[in-house]
Amino acid sequence: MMTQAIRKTRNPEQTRNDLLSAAYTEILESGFQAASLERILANTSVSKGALYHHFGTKRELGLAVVEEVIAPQLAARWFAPFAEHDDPLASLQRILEEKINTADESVIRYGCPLNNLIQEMSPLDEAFRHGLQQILDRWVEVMATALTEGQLARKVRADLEPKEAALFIVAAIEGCVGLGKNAQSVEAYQRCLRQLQLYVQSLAA
Amino acid sequence: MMTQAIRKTRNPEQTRNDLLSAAYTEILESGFQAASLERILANTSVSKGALYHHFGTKRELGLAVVEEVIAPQLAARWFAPFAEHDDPLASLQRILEEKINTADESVIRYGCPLNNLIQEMSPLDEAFRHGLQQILDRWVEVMATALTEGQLARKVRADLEPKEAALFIVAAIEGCVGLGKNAQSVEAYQRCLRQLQLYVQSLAA
DNA sequence: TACAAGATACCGACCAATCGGTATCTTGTC
DNA sequence: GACAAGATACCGATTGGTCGGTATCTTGTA
Repeated sequence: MMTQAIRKTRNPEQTRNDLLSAAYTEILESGFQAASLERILANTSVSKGALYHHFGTKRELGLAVVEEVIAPQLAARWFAPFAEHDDPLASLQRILEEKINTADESVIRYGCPLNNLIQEMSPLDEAFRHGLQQILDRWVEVMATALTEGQLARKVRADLEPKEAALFIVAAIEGCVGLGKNAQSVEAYQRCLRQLQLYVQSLAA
Repeated sequence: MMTQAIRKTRNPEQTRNDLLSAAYTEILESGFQAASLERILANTSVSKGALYHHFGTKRELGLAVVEEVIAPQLAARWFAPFAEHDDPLASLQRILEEKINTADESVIRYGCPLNNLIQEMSPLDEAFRHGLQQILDRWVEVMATALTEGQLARKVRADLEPKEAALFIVAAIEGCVGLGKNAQSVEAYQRCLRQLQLYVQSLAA
């Protein structure tokens, strides 16, 4: 009956990516439950019909954001750098140093997307919890493996239990981001990470 | 026109407390934004009129929960134990040991109410952020003071910077709770806190 | 001491707005 | 022509909040 707002050329892949990207932002800013599909659509000029063509429910969209946006992002920023050298503590120090120096405004304002969703969704939705846990597991595993190799190279204290220490380091990182976020203070974030650096230093052989 | 459902004796103080208590539970389970006033009322058999007599808005109710429920609860569980002895590290070890041994089901399931609200609300509402920050500030201050006194008593390493270390310890605690919550695993929570204990141990003079 | 007047506490029907989701249609592409 | 992709009108449910009224408690005054 009426002329439709037109997307002259179709590009389903791009449409899907646009939705994922806008949903990621909306979820980061508002949380998942308070994330509004209407706002996501308004920010993408994608229609509701298109959204529900690509994703069956809001929940599916959220899970896709976890697996296809958040997971790769964290992997690139935190996991990948470990693969480079045989000295995991040096790698970790370098990563932390970089986080301290380039303390992102977005990190201070909105915190870590992974941690945000953990606190909000893990008690409410098992699928979310599982998706998030997979990311955590990989993170801990990458770090533990690196620590073990560091022990073989005599660069990490032999009495250290890699898996336990890795778990703690991940916890500490998320804690630092959380405190910096509530203080809305780059400095608090940096000070907190500096203490983590001192801890990491103490793990050297 | 119709006879009202009766509260035989008036008790405004109790009504207010009932509301705070039910709101605390609802917020812990669902987060603030997703917390439903209807559900809170259903759990208290308090009327909507009564609610809006005591609290101007949902937001005010939430802020009251932060200041009047969460703050005292954390103070009792984490701050108070420090006042007892002159050896802050021993106090902290004892507190952590107790947390490990009595790992509450509620903590594993719903996490730390302070941390939950930080992640959800601090970017969205300045008043929330401020209320939560006051709790964090007090927590860090109590711990830093204890560490300083521990240094005077030669029980804590002299080169330690109390405020920095206290900030980090609080971050680590919240991180441990967060990881345990997503893993839905008492063990993960305990393992994480054990590593924190090792760190605390390393601060001894 | 009695009692009127006013303040406080509480009730529950109702409201507009927003929510996620559906149904039906058109349009682009192979 | 078949079917995927996209558009839009619409739905019931739920949301936080309002409002006119009522019940009870406190207080000033004679």
